[in-house]
Amino acid sequence: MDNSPSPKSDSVNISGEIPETQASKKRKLAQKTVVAVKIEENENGKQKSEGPPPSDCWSWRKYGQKPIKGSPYPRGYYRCSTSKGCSAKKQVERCRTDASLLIITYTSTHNHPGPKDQKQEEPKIQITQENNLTVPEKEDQQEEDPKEEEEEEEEKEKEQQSLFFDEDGANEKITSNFHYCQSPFNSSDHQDIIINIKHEEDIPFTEHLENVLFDEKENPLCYPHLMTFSTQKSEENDFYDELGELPISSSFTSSFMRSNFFEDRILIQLP
DNA sequence: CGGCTTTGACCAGCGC
DNA sequence: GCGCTGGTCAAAGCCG
Repeated sequence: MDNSPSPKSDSVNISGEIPETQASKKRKLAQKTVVAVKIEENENGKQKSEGPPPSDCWSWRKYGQKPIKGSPYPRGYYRCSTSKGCSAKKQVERCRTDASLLIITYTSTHNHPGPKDQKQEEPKIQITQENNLTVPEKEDQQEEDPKEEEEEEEEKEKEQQSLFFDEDGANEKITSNFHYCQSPFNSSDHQDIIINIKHEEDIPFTEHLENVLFDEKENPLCYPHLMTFSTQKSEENDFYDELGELPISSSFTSSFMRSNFFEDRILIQLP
């Protein structure tokens, strides 16, 4: 394959990053950037994400796909194929409760200049942290399957305790250290971005947890807004069909959607 | 023919 | 210590 080290050695070091021996040796210390992308439907009414994920200006090669517990959608694992030595990776999965939402998690950084169209990589959005967040109330619970209502109660409890993106109970802690998107997207492919969060180790979770959602028209999105994207059942089924999904009941995604992910809003200053 | 995707297996972190 | 789960590898197949 590529010039990757011997299997499982994970000895690649990333410039300016946590050494991969620590950072990506599984789940704990990885520095991640999480981006939520609203994807458009194509003419067939299917979503682009059913194919390859939205292309940013990097080229990615898929090296794995795994069903994720708690999510009906598998997670795809991609690594940068723009440059051979590049250790940049991303994970792509769909939001269970909103099939039109892609959750893309970037890990590591590109150790090479970006490909063409570098202009498009210019961050179009400036994010500033604000402490005067408005926290939407939870009245907005989206319509959900009756089945999920059972889970919901349990999850409500869980989410009281769990941390943002506590996907698998790994207690990853997240701060509000937003930074620019590592791989901004071509807006022709998708409309909305964005959540941009850094995971860091051993930083206590605080009320500062903030999430950013806004659309191409510079309108900040908030949870209720997103929740109006009703889950397209037929698409979801299509997705199942194509992927051979397991009918897993989710704890992660619903928790993810209902809890912190969209619970807070952040004010965004646009240039 | 080269690059990419798919997919099963393997390994290691993490929680109980 | 054990089992579960996520992340990665690598062979095979597909496609342009």
